[in-house]
Amino acid sequence: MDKQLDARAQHLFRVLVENYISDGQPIGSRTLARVSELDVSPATVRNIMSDLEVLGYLHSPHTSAGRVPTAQGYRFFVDTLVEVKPLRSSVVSGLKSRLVDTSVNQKAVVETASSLLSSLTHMAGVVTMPRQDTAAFRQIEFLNLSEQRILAILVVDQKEVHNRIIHLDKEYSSSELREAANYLNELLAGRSLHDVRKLLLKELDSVRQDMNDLMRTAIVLGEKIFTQEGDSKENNYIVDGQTNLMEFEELSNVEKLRGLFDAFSQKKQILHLLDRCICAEGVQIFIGSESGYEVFDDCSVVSAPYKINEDVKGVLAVVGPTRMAYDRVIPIVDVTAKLLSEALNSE
Amino acid sequence: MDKQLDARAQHLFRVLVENYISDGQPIGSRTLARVSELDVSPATVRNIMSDLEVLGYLHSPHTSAGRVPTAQGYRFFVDTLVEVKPLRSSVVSGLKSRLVDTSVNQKAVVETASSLLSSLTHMAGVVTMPRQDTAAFRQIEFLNLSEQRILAILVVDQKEVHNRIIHLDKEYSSSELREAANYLNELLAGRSLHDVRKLLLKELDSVRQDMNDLMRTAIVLGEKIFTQEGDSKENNYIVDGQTNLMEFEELSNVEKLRGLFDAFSQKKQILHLLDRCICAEGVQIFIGSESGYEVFDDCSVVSAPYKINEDVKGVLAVVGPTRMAYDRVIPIVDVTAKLLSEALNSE
DNA sequence: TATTGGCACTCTAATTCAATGAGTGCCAAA
DNA sequence: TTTGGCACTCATTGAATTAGAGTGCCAATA
Repeated sequence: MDKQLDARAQHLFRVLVENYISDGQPIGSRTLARVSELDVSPATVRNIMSDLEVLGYLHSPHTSAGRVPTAQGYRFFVDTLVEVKPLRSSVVSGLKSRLVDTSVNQKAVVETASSLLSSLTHMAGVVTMPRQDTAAFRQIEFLNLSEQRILAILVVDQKEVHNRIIHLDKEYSSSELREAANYLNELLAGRSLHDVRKLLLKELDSVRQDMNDLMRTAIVLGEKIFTQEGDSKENNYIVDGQTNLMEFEELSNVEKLRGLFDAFSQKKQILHLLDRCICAEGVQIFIGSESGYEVFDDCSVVSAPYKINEDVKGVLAVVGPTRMAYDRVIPIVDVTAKLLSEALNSE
Repeated sequence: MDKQLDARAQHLFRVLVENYISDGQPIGSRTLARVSELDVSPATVRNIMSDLEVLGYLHSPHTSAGRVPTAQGYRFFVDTLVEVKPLRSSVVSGLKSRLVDTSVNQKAVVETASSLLSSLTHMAGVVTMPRQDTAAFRQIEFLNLSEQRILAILVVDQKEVHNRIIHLDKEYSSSELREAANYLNELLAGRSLHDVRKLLLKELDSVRQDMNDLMRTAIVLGEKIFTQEGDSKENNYIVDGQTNLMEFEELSNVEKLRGLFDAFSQKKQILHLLDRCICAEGVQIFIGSESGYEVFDDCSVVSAPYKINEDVKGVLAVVGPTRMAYDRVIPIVDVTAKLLSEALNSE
């Protein structure tokens, strides 16, 4: 029985979902007949609702309650029925200016984006830190610490600074370190971190014989740094507005909340999920158990990737209950992703 | 009627508090008579409990419930009755090694400390980042970014790295910047950041005439950096185990939790509170409303300052319900503070 | 054939009521 | 000062009832 939904059924379903999203109460045939403005009797509506239930789009909490959308129903709704409400241009320009204002460094912009997402949607906002592996090497400096420890300071892109401490078997003089830095700076100028890593490994392997001590030292140092690199900033994200999730009754039992909050602070599951969004073109939505993670069974995740110079560098997302105002959230996520891309580009 | 409590009353009170802390149920006269092992009748116990209630140490939720300690009662308990349970030495050495293992940088150690506090106590752990103002200046480097922006990299103490972007009215060449850095490095070597700030301001004010361009540039740069300095690391702390707080029934209504979690993420109130602990000698405890912040009305905060080189540099604390096992928490906080001091010293 | 009104039925949520029992306060006796 | 006795209070529990919302099905209707 794969009867397609006729226009009337679709209309009724959409009205039902919209009403349920705004009220949170199961909708009965009587109410739906009234608010749909379709001039049909409750009995007719009941028949249609019954069909929709068979299709798996609706579900009754119990016999004498109304009906609510299932995850599958929401899926159908967002795929074919939802009418996205574009953001007012004043809101867009407000967002834009707030993002640009904070663009002193990547972390600050990302934090702002996360905070904007959460305050606009009253749900939790998540933004991953930009991937670094295609970022351009800019400069490296070494600084002698005590004994055989060296502080390496690495500048990437325009102004992102990383630092690492490396332990060595042998002491180096300040001038040796300076020369090694110079050598590396010349060798690696402008290359992407990804290339840098490859290049260093190759050099380390092959051309040992025709190198002088200095060069060899430099390569060894470089290798130590760039294999350590990439833990702290990558594989990381900024959450804001977690506590907003406590306001939703559907999540307000302590167990579920606990699970969610733990997921946010352990980061692993969330990162896996967001990684899957990174290859999507625009806005992507996981509804309920679609995410594949039990903690999100009653949640939806609306995500979009953001870019720097046309390359996808990260993902932002809003996490909230499956019963969320998709028509508002989708454009918010969409626009924020674009504005974040702009803000990061202009750095 | 300021009759002092006799030994028996104290004993009964202590047993009551201990039992209430472990069970969470109000204690009645019958139960207390039994568990106190005092060979007195429930009626006698009732008389004594009545006295304790008049003194403000106990309180009945309602007529036919038992009694529970008031905030004032807990205060008396921790001040004069509690018998602290020292940590087993195996636990101490475990803590120690975990702290030392992560001492790659201050932030990592502080995060570990916070995580240890929360996992040992099953409550929330908070550790402030170390104050920087008495830390020693070590080295500064400048790096030209686009146009009139300069990246300043500041190394403090052994290996803490800060960086700031400064905007200038005029462009400088790389060699000018290098010389300016050299000049500042010499001028400021080994001084505390606090002194550095004072020194730069004085220089900027007074000795303008006998300076060459280079020196003036250097001072201006330095001044810009060090007045910006001190926002991100100071006035900051690391929380761990927030979600543990959801397990306690006394906090498990969503409103209270929300208030607490918001307080943690806004940081302001918590920082004020912890600032007040920084001057205490050892462990300090705020019970219920003693903290002065409404969100903590049902919480207690057990805190202790930690030191680097004999100077107090920050505070760590455990936040949990007023009904907490003070006899276990106090030594945990105490010992962790000492071990954190050690770990930070050995860096 | 699709729609409709009618009707019996189901299930939840709210309300009431009584019983239970833990605990108190007070008094008079030891 | 301590104790046993006793009347009293009050939250908690469970059972029973009611009200109301909504469904499913059937027969009549257009």
